[in-house]
Amino acid sequence: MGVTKRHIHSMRANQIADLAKILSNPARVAIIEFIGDCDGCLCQDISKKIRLSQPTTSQHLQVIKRAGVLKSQFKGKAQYYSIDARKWEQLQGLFYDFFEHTKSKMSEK
Amino acid sequence: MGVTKRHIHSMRANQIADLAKILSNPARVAIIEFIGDCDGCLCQDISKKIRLSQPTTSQHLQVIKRAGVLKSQFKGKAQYYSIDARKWEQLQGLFYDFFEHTKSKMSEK
DNA sequence: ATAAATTATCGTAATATAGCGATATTACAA
DNA sequence: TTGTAATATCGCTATATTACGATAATTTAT
Repeated sequence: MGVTKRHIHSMRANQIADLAKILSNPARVAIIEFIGDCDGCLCQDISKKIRLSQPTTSQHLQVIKRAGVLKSQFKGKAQYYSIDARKWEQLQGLFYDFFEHTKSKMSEK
Repeated sequence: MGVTKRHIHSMRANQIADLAKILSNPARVAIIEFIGDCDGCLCQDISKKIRLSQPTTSQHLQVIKRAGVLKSQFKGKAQYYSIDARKWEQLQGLFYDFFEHTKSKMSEK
């Protein structure tokens, strides 16, 4: 039936899956890496850098943005993307907790 | 054309994406959480716990196993799954580095 | 208002993923 | 070696994702 049954899982499991999905495509990982490099990137620069078309790059940017990890802002005609530091920290914390929690269970045995 | 262009990205980006994919489905997150709880789990117990069919659960287990995160071992007729602590640590390290690296770039600005 | 530059969206095609029932395989016990 | 319990795989369907060309929308400068 090919549709993920979100409702049978915990909020937390869904949340982690949603955020992991951001990083589950190498293009998006590359985009995040590149946006870190330049302070405020243009879509077309990112597109050139990661060697994917402008529409494809834009789509990936929307995926990351929808998750709240990207900020964008107009300066002149162009839209500059940057990473939302606060959200990035949150994301890291969520993953960290998950890893640590799982580890602590293992060591109890 | 719907096929991810792995070859245009760095090894690192592909590696992170591959590992993030493990966590990009809530069922797999739930499985990992549950395996942490019980010390050596049966597929059918996991299946019951996460409320997905045995075949579906088995498939998810294979996905996690292929990435090297799961160990399995026969005791009697049953196969007991557990998390490979060393691999788990590696995974955590990879994510941690990625998050920190991205953060350090942000703070340089 | 119009033009130019940039980004987003639409439409489409191909591939990937999630899920399950049916069946095959595996490992041990008798 | 036959039976039993557990897991894996097959075959299938439905949905999701990835990618791109074409086009629309947006923003600023003129």
